[in-house]
Amino acid sequence: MASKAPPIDKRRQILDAAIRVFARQGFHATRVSDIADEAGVAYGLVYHYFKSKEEVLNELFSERWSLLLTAIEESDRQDGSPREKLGAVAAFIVDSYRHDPELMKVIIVEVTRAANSFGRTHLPEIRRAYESIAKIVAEGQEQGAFRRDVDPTFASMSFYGAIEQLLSGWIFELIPASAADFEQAKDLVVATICDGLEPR
Amino acid sequence: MASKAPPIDKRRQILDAAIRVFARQGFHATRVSDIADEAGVAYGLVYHYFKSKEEVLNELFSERWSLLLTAIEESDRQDGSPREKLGAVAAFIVDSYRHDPELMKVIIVEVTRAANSFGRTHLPEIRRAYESIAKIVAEGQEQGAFRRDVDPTFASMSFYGAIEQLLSGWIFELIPASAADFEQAKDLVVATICDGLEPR
DNA sequence: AAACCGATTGACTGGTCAGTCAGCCGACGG
DNA sequence: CCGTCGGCTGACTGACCAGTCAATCGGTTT
Repeated sequence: MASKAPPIDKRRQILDAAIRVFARQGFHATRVSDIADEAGVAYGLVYHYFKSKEEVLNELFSERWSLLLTAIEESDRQDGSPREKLGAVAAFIVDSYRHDPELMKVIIVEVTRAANSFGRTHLPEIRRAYESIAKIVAEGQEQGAFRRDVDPTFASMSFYGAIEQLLSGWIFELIPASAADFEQAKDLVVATICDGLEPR
Repeated sequence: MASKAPPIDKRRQILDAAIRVFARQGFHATRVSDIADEAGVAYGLVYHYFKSKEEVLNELFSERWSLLLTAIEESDRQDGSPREKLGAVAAFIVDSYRHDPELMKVIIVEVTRAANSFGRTHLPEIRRAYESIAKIVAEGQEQGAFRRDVDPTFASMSFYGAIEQLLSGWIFELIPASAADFEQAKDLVVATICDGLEPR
């Protein structure tokens, strides 16, 4: 018989509740009891599954970031122009936000852009993303698709920075966030970075 | 007689100490006593000059950000190409970092990129910067210097996002930060955004 | 039916700090 | 020489909350 199998996966339930609460209140302002309440679970159970509040956030981040890393490396492995590869990366990130804005908000606001606190812990993983993007740029330069006078690391930071800033704009309602805006954004970041603002 | 005039401006001393401590430990991890100790001042004096720990950070941010706002609007007022105007903005931000990396670290890490906590308070000021940059782009479009199919707000976010990401890279030692790198960065952000990565 | 065991519960504790406040000190004026 | 006034001091308190733990529950095994 399925001897274990708790009726619902409480661990998952806690993680999902944490996404909602972190997104709503921010990590520092959420008490562990808020997570437990939101999950409809006893306070102590959070500590049964996670060794600390911090570990809950770490788990959320790592789960999703590894998907991103895979996606970037995957795009690179396809055969397409460097520009198309960057497009695929942008599309993946934008779609991630579109699919689960709360989770992406938590990841960006609490980890990626909080390099002083949590970001510190995850700097190696974050760095890996920049490096994979830089690799795409470097390859583009080798095959002559990109100019060579821009350092790939530098280009990668600009590209990722631009996307993250857009997500932040959506998150904090600085710019409109309709389905059409998402689609347009994918093309526009790539166009901006590859073609530039000046007319060709 | 100069009946007031404390020998040294203790208020300033507290603010400067706060920059160092916030930069070193981050806002959340610094106790008010850390600031007082660093400033060589009694705990209570911090509350004599500021109504809360938060107000100290707010003051640091507003002081600096108003300079940035002025600088952006000032560049726009000059008569130069849109590209030169963007160059001036990039140069100002990079020089700000170069001149006082600790202060810029605090502002970016604790406010600008912490839109959930402190950023919230300052969102209007932050937004103003984006809008001023967008204005430069819009003017560039009107005079035909920039393509018209990219929304100015969007371009502004990308541009600012790219710069901020670079600063973050320096702050967290993801990319080298020598004097030469700073100079190069000013040109490269502008080149990337205006000309794009693809060869012309 | 008894022992077992992991999942679950929530009251409790220990430590941490932000912010308060009662009073000290030294300059200046009367 | 005394009063007073603002800058300044730092011990103290009240609130808050992460993390602990002893107890309970419900299903499985022997």
